[in-house]
Amino acid sequence: MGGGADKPASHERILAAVRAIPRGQVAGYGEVARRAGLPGRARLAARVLSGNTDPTLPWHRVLRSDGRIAFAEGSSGYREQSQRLRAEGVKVERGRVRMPRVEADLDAEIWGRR
DNA sequence: CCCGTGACTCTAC
DNA sequence: CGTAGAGCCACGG
Repeated sequence: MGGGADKPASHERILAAVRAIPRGQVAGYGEVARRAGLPGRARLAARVLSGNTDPTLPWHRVLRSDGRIAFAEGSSGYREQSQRLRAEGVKVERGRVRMPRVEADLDAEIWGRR
């Protein structure tokens, strides 16, 4: 058996990771890929989203690592994403969203933030 | 097989 | 906080 085609599986995992993002929250491409079990495949995540056809997929919750929208400012995708995010209560300023770094979260976990 | 392109990321300045 | 350069992965020509 050998199957071969493991690419579709990766795509599915990426999509699952995106669907797993709670409403009102956001995640980076790299973060999504990592959650999908595909570390270092941030670009793959972006490619999957670019080719996604599922209208129920919360693709708008996926941003760059910096919290910046991946689309070019002024483009339709950029506007749609920012609008969708705002509709969920996410604050989008200057095409960017407050992206809490995992590192900071770990710091809080270790040092005990309050 | 080489090259260009892209909804990316990290480091350095 | 901003830009610039190099790295990386997947794909089509």
